[in-house]
Amino acid sequence: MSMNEEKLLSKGYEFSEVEDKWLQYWQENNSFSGKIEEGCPSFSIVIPPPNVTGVLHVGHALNNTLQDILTRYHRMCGDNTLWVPGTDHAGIATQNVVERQLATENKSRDDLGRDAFVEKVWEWRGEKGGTIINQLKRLGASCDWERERFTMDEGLSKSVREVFVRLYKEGLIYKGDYIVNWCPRCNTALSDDEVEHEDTKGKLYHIRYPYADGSGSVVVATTRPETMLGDTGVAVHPDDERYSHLGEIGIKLPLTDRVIPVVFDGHVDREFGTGALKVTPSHDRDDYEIGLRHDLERMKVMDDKGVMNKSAGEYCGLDRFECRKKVVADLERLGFLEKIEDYDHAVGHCYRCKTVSEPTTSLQWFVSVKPLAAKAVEAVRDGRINIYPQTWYNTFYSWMDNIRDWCISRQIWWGHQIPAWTCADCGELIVESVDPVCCSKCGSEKLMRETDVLDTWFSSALWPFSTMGWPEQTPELKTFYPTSVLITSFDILFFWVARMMMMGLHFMDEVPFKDVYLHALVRDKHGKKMSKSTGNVIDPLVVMEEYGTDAMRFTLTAFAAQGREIKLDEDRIEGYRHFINKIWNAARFALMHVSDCDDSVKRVVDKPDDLPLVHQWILSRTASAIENVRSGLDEYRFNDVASENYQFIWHEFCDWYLEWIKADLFSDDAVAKQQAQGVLLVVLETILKLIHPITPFVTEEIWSVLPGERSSLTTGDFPERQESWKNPEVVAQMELLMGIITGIRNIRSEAEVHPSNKIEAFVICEDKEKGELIASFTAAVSDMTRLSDFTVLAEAEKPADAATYIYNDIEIFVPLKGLVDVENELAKLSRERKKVETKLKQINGKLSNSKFLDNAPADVVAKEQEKKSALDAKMVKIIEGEERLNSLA
RNA sequence: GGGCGACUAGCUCAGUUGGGAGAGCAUCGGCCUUACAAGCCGAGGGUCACAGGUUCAAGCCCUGUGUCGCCCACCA
Repeated sequence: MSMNEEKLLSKGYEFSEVEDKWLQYWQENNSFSGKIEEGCPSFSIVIPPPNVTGVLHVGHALNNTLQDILTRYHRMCGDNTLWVPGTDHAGIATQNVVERQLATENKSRDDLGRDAFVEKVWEWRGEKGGTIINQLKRLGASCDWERERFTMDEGLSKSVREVFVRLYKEGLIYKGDYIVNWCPRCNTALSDDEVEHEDTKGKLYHIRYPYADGSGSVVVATTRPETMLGDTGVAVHPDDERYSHLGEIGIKLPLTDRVIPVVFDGHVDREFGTGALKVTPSHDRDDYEIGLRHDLERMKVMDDKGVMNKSAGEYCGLDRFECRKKVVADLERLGFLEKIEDYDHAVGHCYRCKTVSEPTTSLQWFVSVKPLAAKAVEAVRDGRINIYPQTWYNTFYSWMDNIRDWCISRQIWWGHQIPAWTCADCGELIVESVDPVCCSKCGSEKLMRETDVLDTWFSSALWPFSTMGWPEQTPELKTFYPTSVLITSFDILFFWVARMMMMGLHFMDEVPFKDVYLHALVRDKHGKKMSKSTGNVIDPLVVMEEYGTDAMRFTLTAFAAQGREIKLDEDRIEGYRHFINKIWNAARFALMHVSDCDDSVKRVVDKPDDLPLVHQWILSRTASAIENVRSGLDEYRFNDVASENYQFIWHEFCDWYLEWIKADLFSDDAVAKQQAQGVLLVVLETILKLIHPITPFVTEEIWSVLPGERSSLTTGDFPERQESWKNPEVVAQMELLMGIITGIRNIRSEAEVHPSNKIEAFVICEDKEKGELIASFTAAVSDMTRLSDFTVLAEAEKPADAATYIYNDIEIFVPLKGLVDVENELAKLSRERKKVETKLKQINGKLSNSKFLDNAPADVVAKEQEKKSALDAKMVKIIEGEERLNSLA
């Protein structure tokens, strides 16, 4: 016994050792290195870079399993295959992590100063930033690890700067004072996408604003009363007669000594409240627009930290929420507060820290996205980019149609610092790819660099080409751009996917990827979001420890239907672990019989027609499996691929084929034995290759102990379609034999015949051809059903005291000499009769309907007729059987 | 307010152009049959949310209703 055999003979699959072994092997052999060879098709994926602060969660596990499946598949097919790994510097998120760390030492980033702080973040990245990369490796992700990139590394920084400068020079980046979303905690601007709106139970405050001349008042409503301190107008609808006289008068703003104008704006909804709207251009997006239209003053009353500033007068220094309370109390005291209502509305929160964000005016940098978006929309419309599943097209278009300029500057320290300088002497703004030494306009050397950094998504938008060396024209770009497919979760369709399209099309003049596959979000088995506080988190690392990585990967694949959410049930993982073990045991069994074989035994499959039926059958089924797996992978139907493998391996290969060929494998007939060995080896090899992309560890291990010299499966040939193996006739014949076997087993089970008890059975089959087929498999049938005697008859007297089973037009009898449970047998037949009757009724209905006969395609009609005659024949047997049983009783 | 999705077996879900309702788990019965009890064999279980419509034929297409969920949005 060789060492290998000894290992495979371990009764159950011990994944832990095996996984470590292959992880090491792949690493040492650089198995995933992206090759570039002339004449090979290319397949490439860039990983959605996880945050460098991240730890692997089940969503990552799904996302990367799917990418890995495709990557391994194409690598096995011999394509030039590259999967680029890497991480995202995740500006705000990472800065927060390091700030929290500093806080434990009672320090703030201001204590360190910018340079030292950024240094600290790099340090952190050096120590902890590799966590998620190692976890991805552990998952078996077949990335080219030598090409790992980071959105802040030197090459990518160069790309970022190049893009920024070019866009600026093209007029697509501009700086301006506009309203943006502001996080008072992170102390930075946010893009529209970085604000999450949550429905919140709040209050609607109705405040009475007196007319400046004292002749009356108008009531306005707001959910944020503190902003009234920054009101610079009241807006009413131009056609609203209630207020048409107010244009001349103006409003005396309570709690202040200011008089503010009334403006007429069509935006105002006359039906809402009193039809009058307070206008705070500096703290509300709508009001900002109204302010622009009517040239209203802008008045910021809050600072960057959400604290009221000097413009808020006596409220200066109060936190925004404290101020709200005080303003309300004062209004009430002074009689300006009309009423307070409960009010549900959406409140914006920072997506990083969940703090309530504030719309506020601020001097920021923007990308003018409309021209870029137009190119992306065009590429999707004309099919240069396909989105799977299709349901996302509408959402994509509607978002792109309503897209607004993208605020890209962030007031934090960790990120790509904006390459812009202002001349202290002449005020010139300089944007260059090389750091300027003096002002291009006045020559002054007093240049001040912009302190803001870029939105993290700015650099990730360049990921598909920046990782490949752009702006240099590299071989990687030539071979692997555009990438083949982007696999990601739908929640970053707009953050990231759409922006990659824009940047890719603009700078490469070519789509960044041909396909986008958007997978579901993983939730717990009840459909709830996984969260630490709910305690329903399924940790992939724990799952891998408990069930094995292959089992987890297979489970995620099986769940990856093209829906919106995946409800992950841990029981399923358990079930698929059993499946992995099943493969292991099947291989263990096979190896007992083929370990001594050399490659020549496999030649038997070149002429399938010369082989016994069961081998032809498994080859035909294997051919179908190859087809289904290939087309499933090509069309991103991952769950179908998993299911095809599962059904084929377990229920066809193991349950039927292996059982059936045992006799041959133990046989003295050298030819029969060799045929079985040859086909078994070929089919097992095919199975291992087919499922390797999903379950790489167990397949590598088994593959390595199969006879002959074998290199890793990672570069093995993925099974080609095998037309010559296909044989529908053989499949039909096997189905008949299986039907007979199942029938006999059914009788045994119903009659509670102990397995060790060998009994007799015979079938009556009027069809000569079928009868001969069955008869020629007497030995196999007897073997698989433990019969002492089995005969096939064209006709015979049908015994009443026998258990029966009717398989289409064939009757199976097991004589039981007085032991027949008549009641039970009758009940069985009655159940069967009902089923047949129902079906017959439907079919007869169709066949007697002239419209059906006229309109339905001929093959459908023929099929119905076939079904009818089969059912008719069966019905006859059922009635006969009932009569015989009744005669007994 | 707009858009999208879900509703199929007890549970979690498949079901690709309309043409015989499926899987896993769970349940029931029988088995340690020399790869596997993490297993084998057998069985039961569904008004495909509801109501209409198109069609010879609908889980699938159309219209409407209900329940749940998600996304987007400038009614303060």
